[in-house]
Amino acid sequence: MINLDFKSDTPIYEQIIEQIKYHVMKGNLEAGTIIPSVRKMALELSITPGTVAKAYQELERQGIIETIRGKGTFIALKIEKKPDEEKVEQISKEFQSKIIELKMMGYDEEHIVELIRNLYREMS
Amino acid sequence: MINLDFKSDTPIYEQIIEQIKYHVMKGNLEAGTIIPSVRKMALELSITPGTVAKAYQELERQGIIETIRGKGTFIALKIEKKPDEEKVEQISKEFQSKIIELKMMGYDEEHIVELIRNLYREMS
Amino acid sequence: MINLDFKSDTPIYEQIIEQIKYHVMKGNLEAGTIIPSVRKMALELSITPGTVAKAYQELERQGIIETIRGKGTFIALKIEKKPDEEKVEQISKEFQSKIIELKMMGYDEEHIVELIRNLYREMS
Amino acid sequence: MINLDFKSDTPIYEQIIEQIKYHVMKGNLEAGTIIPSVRKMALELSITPGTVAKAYQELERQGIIETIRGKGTFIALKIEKKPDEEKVEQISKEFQSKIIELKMMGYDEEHIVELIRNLYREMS
DNA sequence: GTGGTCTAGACCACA
DNA sequence: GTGGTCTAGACCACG
Repeated sequence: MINLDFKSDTPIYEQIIEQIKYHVMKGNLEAGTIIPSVRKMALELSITPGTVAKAYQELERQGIIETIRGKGTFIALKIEKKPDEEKVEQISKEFQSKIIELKMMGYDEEHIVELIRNLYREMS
Repeated sequence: MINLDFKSDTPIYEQIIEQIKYHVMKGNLEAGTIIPSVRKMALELSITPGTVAKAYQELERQGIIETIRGKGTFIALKIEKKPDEEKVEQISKEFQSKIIELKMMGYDEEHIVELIRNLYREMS
Repeated sequence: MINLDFKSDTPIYEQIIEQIKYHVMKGNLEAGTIIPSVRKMALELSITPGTVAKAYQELERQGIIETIRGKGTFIALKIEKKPDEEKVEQISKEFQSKIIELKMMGYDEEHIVELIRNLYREMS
Repeated sequence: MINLDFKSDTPIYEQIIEQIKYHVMKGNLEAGTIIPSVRKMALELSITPGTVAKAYQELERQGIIETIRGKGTFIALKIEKKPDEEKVEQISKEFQSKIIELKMMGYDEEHIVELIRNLYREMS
């Protein structure tokens, strides 16, 4: 369910966060679903528990999951969709540098938009 | 001409690379133009020359600039636009995770496309 | 395993690159093998870690090694053999000037070919 | 008669040395021929006289040219062909690292020998 | 003056 | 523990 790329330069714990978010968004993980414990997940992924814990902590902070003591960790019942301007600002900056790269490789506006649309639809 | 964000988590030398690429692309820096020496740039930005050198070396490796021994560093005469599938693949992955973030904040396809278009046009 | 010539005019970090490539090619270093950490290697060679890091980074850029965050550095699983005309062109130029030197010392075609053959076989 | 590549990583003065040697070897420059003064050569090549002087000095040290005060600089009458083991040793090392590069790109012994033969014959 | 290399040491994020 | 980044300062070859 989760695929890690150890060679990638995005940290393992971020990859976990992204992929859980992805599954939540696609509906693979519905509200209330229990997710594996830190230890189980660590075993499955052959990584150290600390890394999983870090991912879960961040997911909880973002309100994506909820931990109930003695019961386990669950997908949050109501996940708020709040704009968060700061984050959009930051994402924009990151988009910008990627767009520069694409432009330097000859991509024009429509090529890029098409790429984005395809990516968006892949995950719907 | 170059603005550094020391609080950012993208390294200084990468910020330099991005911004020089940006200026080259916008036409602010034409082919053959000399760019400030490693030391001058370091002074201007209040950073150490080594950091500027690292940025310049990477830019040279990418064919954006050319250095002439004892003379200085110049914008390359012909900058190749080559597709480079691997890089597009990698950028796509990074786009994907950003799109997930935006979707979770309630952005739909058209919102995101609009954001991209604005970013693209800003740098034309 | 690695021998540095501090008197040589080829930089330390290039010597490291060359010798690791050499060992990979001879099969002394198989795919997946871990290589000494930046710090250990630096200690062994009595040089500063930064120099080793520079060598490792360049090797990674060339796809010879792969680094896994917090784990260490490994010989890449699949090392592509791609022709790269530009590089061959550059090597040819360098060969050319060396051949001139040898010719001026009286070496004829067969002498040089023999020298090359011996060098090639030494590293098989 | 002399073509400089300012972007190359081999120094200008070495390029001059190599090319003069090349012309001597091919017979374009016969023994006793006068070659341009330091200043003239510097003007022709649009470089600073110091660089030409350095090249001439080294060529004189190697016995390729001779300077006669008040007359000019000439191709030496008798150019000794002496083996010079040290130099061969050094060239071998440089060959070796180039051969490693070629091998890593898939070149086998015969490919390399063929490349060498072609280069040799080009300059005969 | 230029860039290239190296040192010695620091801080950081990641696993 | 790992590698990545940055600093401050040195020396060098080149032009």
